[in-house]
Amino acid sequence: MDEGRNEVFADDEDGLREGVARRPITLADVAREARVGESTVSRVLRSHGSFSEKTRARVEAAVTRLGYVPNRIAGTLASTGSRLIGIVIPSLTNIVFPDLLRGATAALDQEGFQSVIAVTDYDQDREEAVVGSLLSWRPAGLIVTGLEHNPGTRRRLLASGVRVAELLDTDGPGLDIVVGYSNRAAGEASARHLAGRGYRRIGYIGHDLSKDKRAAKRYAGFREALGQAGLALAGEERVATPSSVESGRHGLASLLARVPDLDAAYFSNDDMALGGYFHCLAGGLAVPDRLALFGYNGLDVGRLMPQPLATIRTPRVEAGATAARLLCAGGPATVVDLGFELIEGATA
Amino acid sequence: MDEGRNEVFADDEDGLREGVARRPITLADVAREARVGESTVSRVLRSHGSFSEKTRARVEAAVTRLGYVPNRIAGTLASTGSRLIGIVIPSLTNIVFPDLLRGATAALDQEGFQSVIAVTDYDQDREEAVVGSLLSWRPAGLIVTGLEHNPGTRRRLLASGVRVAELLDTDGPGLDIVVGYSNRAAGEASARHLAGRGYRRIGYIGHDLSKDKRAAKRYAGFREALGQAGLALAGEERVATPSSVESGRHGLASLLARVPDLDAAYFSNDDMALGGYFHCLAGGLAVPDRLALFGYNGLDVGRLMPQPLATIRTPRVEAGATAARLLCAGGPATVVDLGFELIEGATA
DNA sequence: ATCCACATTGGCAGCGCTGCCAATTCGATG
DNA sequence: CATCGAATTGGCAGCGCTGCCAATGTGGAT
Repeated sequence: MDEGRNEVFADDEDGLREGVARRPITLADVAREARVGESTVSRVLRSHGSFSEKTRARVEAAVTRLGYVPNRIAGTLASTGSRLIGIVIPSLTNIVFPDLLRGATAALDQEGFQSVIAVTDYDQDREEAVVGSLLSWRPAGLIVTGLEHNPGTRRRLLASGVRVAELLDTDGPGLDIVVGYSNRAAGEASARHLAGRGYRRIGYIGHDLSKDKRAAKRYAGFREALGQAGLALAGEERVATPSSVESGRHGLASLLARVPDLDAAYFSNDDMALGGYFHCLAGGLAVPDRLALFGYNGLDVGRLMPQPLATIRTPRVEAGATAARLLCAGGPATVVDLGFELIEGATA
Repeated sequence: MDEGRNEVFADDEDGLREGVARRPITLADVAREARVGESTVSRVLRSHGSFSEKTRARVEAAVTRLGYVPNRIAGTLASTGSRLIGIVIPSLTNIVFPDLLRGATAALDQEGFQSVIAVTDYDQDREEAVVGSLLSWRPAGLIVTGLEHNPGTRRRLLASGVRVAELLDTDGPGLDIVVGYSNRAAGEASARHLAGRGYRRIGYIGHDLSKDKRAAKRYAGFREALGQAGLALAGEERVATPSSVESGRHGLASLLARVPDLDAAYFSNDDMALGGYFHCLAGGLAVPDRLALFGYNGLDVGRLMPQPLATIRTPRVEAGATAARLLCAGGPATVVDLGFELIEGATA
């Protein structure tokens, strides 16, 4: 099948045999075809600088005739900045990060930027490696997740001189642009809500907090606010697996086995909480009378459960979009707190 | 805060005033620092060609001392191929495509490739535009979703001479590499399963099939196999919104309002089916006795419902990984059918 | 007719790296 | 100690484009 493949090539001027030595079409070919200078073609294609209407038409016709595709690699090298933005996320398993990507790519697309993505699996050493790798593409900016990075990553980011946006967390100092909300405050709000509703035997079901720093901040905020309400965690379960519906379901099951008289469960996110809800449904535990459930993220699925999930809605798509726009705009370093919204739901 | 930013620069040789005119560090700086030629540095950094151990150490020391980050833009322009793979997906809302991305980025990462992504929103004209945009980065390969593309997209893909992998569908002719499974056969298998279980009043709840060609193929296969079993759809509901838990829940509700005696519902995917399940739970409809549910995709969440969802598990992550590996390997055009697996579950 | 300001255009030197090729060095051998 | 092939190294011409600058054209005012 390889001979079925096909390239648009220019005839080679050094042309040996017809149809043999050929090469990809370049801007110079277009210039020749349109009978104008190379810089004129460049100006027309980028709508930059001045040129007559007649020239534009000639160039565009030549481009179409030859099927020319500009080479942005060359363009980037020749000019100062690239139109690439690197995006570093910890995971693609949790819908939260695709949401962030969605916001970012939509905004970048509008500005004519392309996104290069890299996944760290919540590993700071991998983060350092992928940041290095992304920087070698000389991106116009970098979007990373969270404020915690190892020293190597920080050094590389600062040394690169590239604009950086840190997303989904405002609890701590940022390097440049920060767009997010306070995870700590979200944890506190959740605890106050549960305490305010009269729950007293509250448990926590979470995943590995040593890697997911934002979940750890919510947990810390949650505990602190519980304390301020005169309460303490009645029990907690940390699953070793990544957060998921499955780990939420199993996590709640084993926590209840150890601490049967729990009256509320706070999950590290909605996926976990959904798993907990399924456990309750399967085991005939009345929600919220026997056990209240509280999640985090405000996923659509929570809204559509027979009893809408009590949770906190986070502006993930907006954060991605805002960060992308700020990076493109090139303003000063800032912190944008987008806040979050507590959704009362019916499970707590 | 802009003055807080920091770049690693070399002293400018044309140096006017100390600390003023500076420029980013290049390979030439490293060569000078290590007292070797530029090509030697290049060879060491790429572990390509031969050089002595002593030289390697000198170069690496110089790299560290200067904090040099190679410029892949320049490297790509100078060499033949880039280490970029473009990935075109229709959506980031449905977890299916992040799954695909996950498989692809993991495999690409291993091979030292970077992914550039673009989202089409299921719009063929946008697909054409983003393909053009991705091609301008001269990627080593392109991963696109599905086999259906408008003529402009096909022309661009073929003309570019870039390797292309089309994913998640094998029902039709491909351009180059095809990795997926038969959506049509998946629809047929679902219908045969439901018919075999004795369901007779089967309804369909789906989203916009004019844009989602793969869902349309499943639908067609489903109807055909129903016909072969002597059955016909007892009713169907097409929601205008994208597939989601919400549209599944509402879609089932309105279908049941019109066709109350349905005994089974086939959904265009698991998200929709989960919504349908929530509708049944909320309305007290016994599953599967009063109404059976069948989904598509085999998401984790379906496995963890109180009654595991009957569905078809599709190898999305594997498809992404396989396509990535084939693109990097550079073999001949092929079709890889990864198949799918029917999960009986407990809802049908 | 002359001159000037401004719009339009082309030429060409890089951007930072790689690939080719020639030069040099190193060892081992006779 | 001379000789030769292999290992190691450096020089430099591009890769395709953009940015700068000079050259040319244009129209109106003088």
